[in-house]
Amino acid sequence: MLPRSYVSPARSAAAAETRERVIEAASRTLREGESIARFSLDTVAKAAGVTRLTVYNQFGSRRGLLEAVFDEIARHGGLHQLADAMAMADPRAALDRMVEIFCGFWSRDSAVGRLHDAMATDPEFAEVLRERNERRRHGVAALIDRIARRSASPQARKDTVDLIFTLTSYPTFASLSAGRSRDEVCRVLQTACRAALGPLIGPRT
Amino acid sequence: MLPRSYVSPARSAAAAETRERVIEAASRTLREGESIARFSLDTVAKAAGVTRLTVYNQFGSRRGLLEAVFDEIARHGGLHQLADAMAMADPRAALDRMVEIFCGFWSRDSAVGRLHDAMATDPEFAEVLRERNERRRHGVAALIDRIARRSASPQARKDTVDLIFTLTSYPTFASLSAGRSRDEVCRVLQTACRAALGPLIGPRT
DNA sequence: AAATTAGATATACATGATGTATAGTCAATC
DNA sequence: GATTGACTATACATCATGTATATCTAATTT
Repeated sequence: MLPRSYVSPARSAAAAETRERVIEAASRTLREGESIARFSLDTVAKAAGVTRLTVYNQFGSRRGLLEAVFDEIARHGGLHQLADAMAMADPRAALDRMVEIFCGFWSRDSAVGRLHDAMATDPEFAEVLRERNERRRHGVAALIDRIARRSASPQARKDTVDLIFTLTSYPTFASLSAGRSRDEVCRVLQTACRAALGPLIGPRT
Repeated sequence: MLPRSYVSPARSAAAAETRERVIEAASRTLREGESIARFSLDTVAKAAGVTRLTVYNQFGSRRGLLEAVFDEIARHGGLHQLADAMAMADPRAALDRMVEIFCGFWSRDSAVGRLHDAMATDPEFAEVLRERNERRRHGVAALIDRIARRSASPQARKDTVDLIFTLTSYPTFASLSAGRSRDEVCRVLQTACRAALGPLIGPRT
């Protein structure tokens, strides 16, 4: 006999709410813990007031939870401002703005650092985060194409794109954050990115 | 009664040899495994033909073994060439050479990548590796002091030091290594480091 | 030659993590 | 009132680090 099934507004709303609660507890645990090693589903479940199995029901696995946390952070991380930045008339100003936006993103929620740590132990999760980052590379490439003079070789363009991609990555931000505020790091990186453009805009004018 | 104790040439030689064998097996396991997660003392012990407890006797802990592996890699990594580089008359040529030496170091043994991954899960091991890296920062600072014009502010010097320190780090090398040979990465980084000097050598000449 | 010692082994155990399986609870929906 | 979906309770399998204890063996010392 066919099982009768139904969608329940109240139930799915409640489920969505517990899901949110678990994600919130997970990112809080990531923020407060001093290492990704301490991040266990048991801790998260207790912090969220649910059972460990509920976490599995909602996210399938530890990795699923981490991905959900990253997506949540990305949703509120201010990356939507990139569209405006890319639309700026001056591509160099757009690059400055892009650096600024990513500095804001990397610093907004310290959980992103722990999520990058998780890349080390979970290759598949690392792949997911890498794909997310590729969007940034495409954005950089688009700007570089507008900035580079026409005679710039494809190789020089690619080198510059990859270099600026690396300069705007989380590890670079974290490395420069020792003893610097977010804005100071931003300044350093903007200067570095402008300097990195050198080979593309020809001999010094 | 006093326990009589002695040092045994044959014994300690044999112990040193097993120690070497375990380190070799460990770095091989790190190289071949696709993630630090797969790196277990059980695997290493079997690969070395000893018991897991022998590893504990020799290295005390997983972390101790990882530190020993890093030290072994550092010993054969060519970093001794840094002394010659630092002694070069032209500090900019010395910087180029320094970048070259570190590109060689990061690429010589792929186990170094896995060791950096281990930083994510083991804070104390991360601290050990950070201390090792601080020597590089001091080296960079010494060169920058020779390169910077006298009017360069302390802050500008510090920014440049930290930036070049980051550019010569393993994460940066790894990021640029996708689709590039060691020498190509080296070229890109040398160019980037020279460009990063810009603010220190005054307005464009 | 006999006793002792250092290094390695054998075996067992405690702890904590991920992930799976099964049965049960309770409120929302049909 | 029967059924269904989300969550719970409990148990289990597996694998990792790390500790404890007793044993074995070959190198030294007396």
